[in-house]
Amino acid sequence: MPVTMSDVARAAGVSAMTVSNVLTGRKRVGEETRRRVLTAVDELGYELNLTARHLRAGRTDTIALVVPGFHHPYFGELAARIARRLEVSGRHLVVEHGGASREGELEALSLARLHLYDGVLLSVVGMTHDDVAHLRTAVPVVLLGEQQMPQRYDHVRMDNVEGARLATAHLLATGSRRVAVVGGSPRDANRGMPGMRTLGWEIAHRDAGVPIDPALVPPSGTDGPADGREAVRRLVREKVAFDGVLALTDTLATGVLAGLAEAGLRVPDDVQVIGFDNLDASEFLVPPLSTVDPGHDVMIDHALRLLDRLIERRDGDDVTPEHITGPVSLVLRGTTRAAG
Amino acid sequence: MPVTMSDVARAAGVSAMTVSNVLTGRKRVGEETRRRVLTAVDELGYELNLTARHLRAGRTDTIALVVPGFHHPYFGELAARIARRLEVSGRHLVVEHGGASREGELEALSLARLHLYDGVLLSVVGMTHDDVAHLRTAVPVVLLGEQQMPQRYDHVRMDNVEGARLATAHLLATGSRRVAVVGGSPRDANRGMPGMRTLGWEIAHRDAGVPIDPALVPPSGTDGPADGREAVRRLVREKVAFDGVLALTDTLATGVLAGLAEAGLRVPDDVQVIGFDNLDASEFLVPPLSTVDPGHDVMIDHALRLLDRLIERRDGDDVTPEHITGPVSLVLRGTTRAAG
DNA sequence: GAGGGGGAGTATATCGATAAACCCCGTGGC
DNA sequence: GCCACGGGGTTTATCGATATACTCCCCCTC
Repeated sequence: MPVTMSDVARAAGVSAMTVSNVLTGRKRVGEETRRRVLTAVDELGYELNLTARHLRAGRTDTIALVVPGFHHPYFGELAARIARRLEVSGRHLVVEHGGASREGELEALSLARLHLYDGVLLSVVGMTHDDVAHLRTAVPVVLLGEQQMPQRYDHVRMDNVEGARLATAHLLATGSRRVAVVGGSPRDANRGMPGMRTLGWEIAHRDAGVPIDPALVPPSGTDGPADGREAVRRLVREKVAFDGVLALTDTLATGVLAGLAEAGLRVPDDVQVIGFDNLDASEFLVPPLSTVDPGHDVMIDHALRLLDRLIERRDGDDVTPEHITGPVSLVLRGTTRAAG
Repeated sequence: MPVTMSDVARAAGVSAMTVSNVLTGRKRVGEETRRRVLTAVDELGYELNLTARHLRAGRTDTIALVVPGFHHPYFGELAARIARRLEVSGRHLVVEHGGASREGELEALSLARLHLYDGVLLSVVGMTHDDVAHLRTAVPVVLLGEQQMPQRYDHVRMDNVEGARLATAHLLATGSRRVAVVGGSPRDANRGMPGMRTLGWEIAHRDAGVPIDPALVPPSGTDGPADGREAVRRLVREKVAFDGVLALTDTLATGVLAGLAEAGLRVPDDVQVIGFDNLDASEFLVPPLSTVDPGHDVMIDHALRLLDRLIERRDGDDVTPEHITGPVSLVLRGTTRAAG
């Protein structure tokens, strides 16, 4: 039922190939013919079938970003930046979700989906080393995110340890002595994002010669603001003294600020707070959130360079995977005191 | 170079069709053969080519949500909900961006992309009636969003006028007399989201017998919190008296709260504030934001029902488009005073 | 006048999976 | 002893666009 290229060809009295040539501009076509074809396209309401083109041509000019969930503002902002970057090379970004299924593995179907794209930026947040190890695919893939992952993939991440260290060091330098880590988990020190950021927190303490109290790492989820608020409530309830908070994400920090307000604690006078990710909205919290900027643009530059390298690889070439850690920087606003 | 179904077939000593049957489970296959095929699949690392399947079968079991930009948290949250809903029917959601190009039209290529999906939920925010009118496509499309759009499409939206009316009525009922509209635009009263919500604001005033001052609708963008903050700064700078704010989105409201804090105005004592959209984060602002809940789940139910109706339509069937307005409700939190 | 070049267009094979039709052989009914 | 039946496979055509090789034909050059 849908109009195909041959239908257009027939209507214009030419061959399908000529229609294709007119539409893609790959070969010269006579002006008169060209006009006839375009008229036919218009009259029949012809729409190119990208699926067929993809099957034949092998490329889609589309890159996928696979995120753990659509609702994380962090990934929305990342996606927006990537999309802008891709546009200049005439390519398109789509966002897919569901790296890990409920069984914790990439299901077969989800894996096959990757073939729909020229390349894939795979956020490995929430996946384990094994999840990704099983992911054998011919599709160009660059990993984004913090977990420890198989060496054979290109992998771009931000400097989590350094970011958390910088942030914590600033809290300590501006007078905090008991800095809680919200979202932290001392267990998986070199695996996930929480582990790495918690590590940075520890290092800052060691550097400053300030002792660490395990009670300052309340058990907590890392999903949304509710987890941050709950962590603060718990600290207050259990009467753990604290005068600073390193929130492992800005999303958690949002909840932390809510929790502190609820408890009647003033920010930054009673408690300093610093987040991580520098979300768009963070600047507009009350008070404006101090945070760690993840240096998205640098990460994206690297990730796309590595991806293009894979996409353009000829069959012989053997590229050795790169593992890149991008720089982070401190953004100081109203939830921390000025350095003395 | 990639492994195809025929490669697997050869390795397993069967026909390609049998491999297909094993993998899809569409036809009975002998246990012994089945095992041989699966072994071959494993050994060769075969991955199904969904593009080819799509071309042949005509379906992808994939729905696209087209959003105006990836970074709006509103759409992230919407997408997450839609994705969850689709999963139960074994389908997949991808998020695409870029309805309107910089020329303000859907370009041909972008249009062709729609064919990659079984159906499309198209957010028309930021598009004009004409943009969509030119969009002639055979792909099942349901429109989401506020603008006035061609009748021939199914269209689901929330009750913007009523939401804004409810919100404003509450501000007036709790003592505010000069309610500013941030993000509002009195001009396009029945076109875009800002127009409709501004209309609701007007109606509430009329109902309450409170006069309207055009100075209370400061010129403003609606993109991000910065616009909200700027609007407040402007009101303060130009010494427009106000004791309430209807922010047309929660994102704007975030900026409004920042602007009020900056100006030393207390919320809700000096100024009451109410937003629109009920974002996840809004509950955690300081003070927690009162807002209008857009009733996502109801909208999604309708949208998917309409979309499925189009997808399953046989060639003869002629379905008349539906235009649905979902209910909204007030969520009262800390930025407004309790009703007297 | 023969040969060469190149612009314009066509015919055919192909990308990989699958629907539909068909084939083969053992079994059971009458 | 013949036929219908059906489980388990295979063969072939097809989805729509496009790379490749090829055909014409006109014009220029030596």
